[in-house]
Amino acid sequence: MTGRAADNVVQTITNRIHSGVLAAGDLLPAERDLMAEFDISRTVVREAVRVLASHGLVTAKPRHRPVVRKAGFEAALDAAGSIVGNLLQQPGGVRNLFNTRIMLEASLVREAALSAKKTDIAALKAALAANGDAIDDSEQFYQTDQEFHAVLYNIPGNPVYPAIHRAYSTWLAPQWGRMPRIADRNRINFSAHTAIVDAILLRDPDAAEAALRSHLAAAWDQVRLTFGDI
Amino acid sequence: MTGRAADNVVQTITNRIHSGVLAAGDLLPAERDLMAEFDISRTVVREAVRVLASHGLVTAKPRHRPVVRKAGFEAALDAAGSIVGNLLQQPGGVRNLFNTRIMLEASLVREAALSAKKTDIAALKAALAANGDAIDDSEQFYQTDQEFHAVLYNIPGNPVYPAIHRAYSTWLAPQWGRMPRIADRNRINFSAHTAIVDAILLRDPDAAEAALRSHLAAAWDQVRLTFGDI
DNA sequence: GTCGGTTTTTGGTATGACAAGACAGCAGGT
DNA sequence: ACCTGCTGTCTTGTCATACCAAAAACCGAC
Repeated sequence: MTGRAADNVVQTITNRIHSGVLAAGDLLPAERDLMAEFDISRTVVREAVRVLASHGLVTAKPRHRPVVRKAGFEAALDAAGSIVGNLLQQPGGVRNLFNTRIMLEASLVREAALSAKKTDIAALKAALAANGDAIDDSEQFYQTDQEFHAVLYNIPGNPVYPAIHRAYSTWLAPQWGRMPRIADRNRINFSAHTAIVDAILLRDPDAAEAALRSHLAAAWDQVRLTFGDI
Repeated sequence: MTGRAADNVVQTITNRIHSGVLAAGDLLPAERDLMAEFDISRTVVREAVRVLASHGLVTAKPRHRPVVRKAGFEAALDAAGSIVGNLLQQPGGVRNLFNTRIMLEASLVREAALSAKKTDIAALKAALAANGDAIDDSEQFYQTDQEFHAVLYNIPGNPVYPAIHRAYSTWLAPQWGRMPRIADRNRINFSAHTAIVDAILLRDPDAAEAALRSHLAAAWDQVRLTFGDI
């Protein structure tokens, strides 16, 4: 049809993965088997595999058989990651991305304040407690900080959000990771987290959003202080 | 080094694009020229081009020279698109994605109610008027509906949002496009749009969010009615 | 200058070959 | 019998070459 022989192979294997014939973790058939099955040259087979990999359906490590990957929104965001990484290096890129994060998390805490279930509340409290215990260990604090925010992304029960959180963490890690981490800073962040949880417990979405925005705005100021205007 | 010759080429060309040596719209050198320049086989060249295309840095139509693409968040979302398309076909996929859209647009209308500028208000009114004029022309109504929502995504002035809107439109078009379009339905949607704008004009974020949620929830019910549970 | 056909270029595919990493099975030592 | 190290095979990564068909460039007739 469209001059692209590999597309058929990609389509077929994609279907095969979705229908479960090829399950996550399975190995793709060897290239020569595929060329026999589809009656195409190895050139096309390799191209098809390459496309499948770029679509996130398989992971192709050099010199290894491609492994079928569990489909998920994370894979989609992984694919976008390579471009986002470039965009972040142009002026305003980080700011724009971080602003979307602020807006999204503002929504999440509103949602949490309005409809967090008991288990969500428990998870929030647990994450907050872990975060508080780690104030004097900046490495640990960073970790629990991430996990605290992750709880927020989990509350709606929509798998897209955790994937987005992972993406944010990955994309913004270069900035975050290089920021100075001191106990004082941790204390401020912890109290911000506490304020957010308190507002959620009070079922007050406006207060929760305000606390969240102030928290992330402060974090952004820190980033700007560290890196200058970006 | 580690077995992937194409990576060097990808890296070099990527840099070349970012540094402006290759501007948007330019054609990539012919494959045979690239193999001469990098002293590699055509196999590797083609693989590199394929990777660049999957990264969204170039568009490679069959039988045409690859064209350098303007880097942007849209390209990033395009790259994710091929995977999202698959995810939408599994149970709950569309619902999950649509829910994120509801949440995001809820945020956007809150933001609009709180801080829309005069020009934003004017754009909203214009989009609304155009939408109202198209009630009896379902094709036109669909168009102006899209544009009305697009205005919301433009208000924050963050280029990420319009890109997301385009992505939503593309991804959800298969559902939307096959929905029955009748003037009555258009009328309901138009009055929902009006309610949203009214709330924004009143600077009432809660009302705006409520109106938006009710609007999109109704739209979702329509989708479910049309397609059954998905 | 425009049009239509012809030549050249260029991408898509096939084929065969070789290098090198990964892996399994075999042989030898303990 | 078990562990260890080697070797042969399998598999992927890369290269070189060739052919075809589509696109683009070219060129001559009008």
